[in-house]
Amino acid sequence: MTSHPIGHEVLAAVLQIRGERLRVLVWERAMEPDAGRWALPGGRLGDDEDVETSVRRQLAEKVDVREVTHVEQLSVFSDPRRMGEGPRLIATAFLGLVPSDADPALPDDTAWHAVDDLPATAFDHDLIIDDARDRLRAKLSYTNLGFALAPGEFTISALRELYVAALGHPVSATNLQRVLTRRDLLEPTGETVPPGRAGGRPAALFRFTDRSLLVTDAFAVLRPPGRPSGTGARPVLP
Amino acid sequence: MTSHPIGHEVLAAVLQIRGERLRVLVWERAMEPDAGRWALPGGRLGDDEDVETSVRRQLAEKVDVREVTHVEQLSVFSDPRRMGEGPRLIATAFLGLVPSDADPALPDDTAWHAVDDLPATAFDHDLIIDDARDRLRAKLSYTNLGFALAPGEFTISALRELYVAALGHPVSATNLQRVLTRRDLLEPTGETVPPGRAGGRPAALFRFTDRSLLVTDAFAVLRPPGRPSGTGARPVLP
DNA sequence: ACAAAAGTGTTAGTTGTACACCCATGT
DNA sequence: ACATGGGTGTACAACTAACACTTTTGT
Repeated sequence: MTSHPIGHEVLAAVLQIRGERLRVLVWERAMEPDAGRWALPGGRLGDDEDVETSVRRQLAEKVDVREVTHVEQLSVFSDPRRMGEGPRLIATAFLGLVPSDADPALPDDTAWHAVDDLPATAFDHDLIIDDARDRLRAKLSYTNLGFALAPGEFTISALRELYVAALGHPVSATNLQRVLTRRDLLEPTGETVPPGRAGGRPAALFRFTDRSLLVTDAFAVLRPPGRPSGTGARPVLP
Repeated sequence: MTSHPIGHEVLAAVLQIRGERLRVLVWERAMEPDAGRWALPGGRLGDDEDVETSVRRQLAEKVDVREVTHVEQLSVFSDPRRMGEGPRLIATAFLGLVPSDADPALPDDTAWHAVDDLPATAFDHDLIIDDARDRLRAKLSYTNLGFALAPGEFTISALRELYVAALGHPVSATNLQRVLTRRDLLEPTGETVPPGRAGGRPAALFRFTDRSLLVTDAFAVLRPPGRPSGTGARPVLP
């Protein structure tokens, strides 16, 4: 039935907030096909790796992997013509996240581009980036995924800016703090940072209590009986 | 870098509630490897299909595809040794759902097995089934995915039994109805069904207002401002 | 003193849970 | 009549949104 060989690659949409915008790490292709267009980091799957291992290895070529705080699978892109006339290649796409204070050295052909103002992308990489952005937005709301975008310690207003940039709509600092502390996702460090030249009260520093992904609002409805709703953050689904 | 050929297959964990239990469609392998163990339907990806097309084609060999009300991608299983010593095969796994009133004719080697009492499964298919069950449970809570498990019309107590079987914990018929109607997921048909021999009030029939997947509770927190919370079911993520 | 930024208090509206109660039917 | 399953009403608790108000700093 199947006869032609099918290759398999992994691709990562690595997102970071820089300059108050949500950006994705892309590199400019020098060679055909799609020379001059911007592509996601990734490459062919090795013989002895699974896709998770492979994507982490390939990312190491673009950024210091220790800066990537979260990686998760998106979906498979398998349109037989997704690479145009070239040989068939199936891609497993990933979302990667980097905290806003990381500033990894990048190769010359590589840059952070705003996801809502993308240059021409290679192949179907724009679809993958859309998937990544949608996944991030959804999970910011019902998980503690903010930890992957934020520095180790941060003020509430800095955190608010991250959420605004990622979600694309206004977020109230007041309510953000209340929601996140009530869910025990945030804790104060006890430290404060002095205000800028315009004055203002010094801001308290916070950190995320847990830096592994937790679902904080699953079973929003149809919760098992007898359990108060704030109870029990659960390990995570896709 | 890569030299050995890598095959690609699709696999589907098709779930249905039968006899008040959540079951999965599996077939018993007759040939090695893993003869006598139970496997998910699926097979090699064809030259001119994407994975979604392929899984629907392959399912057609086991069940009447018109009975499958929902199909979505789970994740990729790519451990180099997932097929034991055989040639390497990467699997894209899917969740499929069939309404409880469907009773498709099945080949002799194929059966519905309860997901919480599985026989020995081939390869890593038990992991895929766990993924499928977890995904279903999560989405039942924050989407209208119940439509894919339920008949076209149903009583609240029948629907309650479906949720109990799928979620594995008690669900109150009262609150289930209230939650689903408040979110405008359910509407009465106006019809009723007569009670059984034990008597009781005739039950009203309901249907889901929309039979495409909608997220009803995303942005549970951090919702865009100015919008009442029940408003605006949104098209769906992963 | 005043402006600016951070943080807290208060109120109102919405949602989900629990449970009591009423309804329609068979025996 | 009474048992049985179906459906509604009500009270309560938790949560979020909105906004006014207080706190702490710089100029």
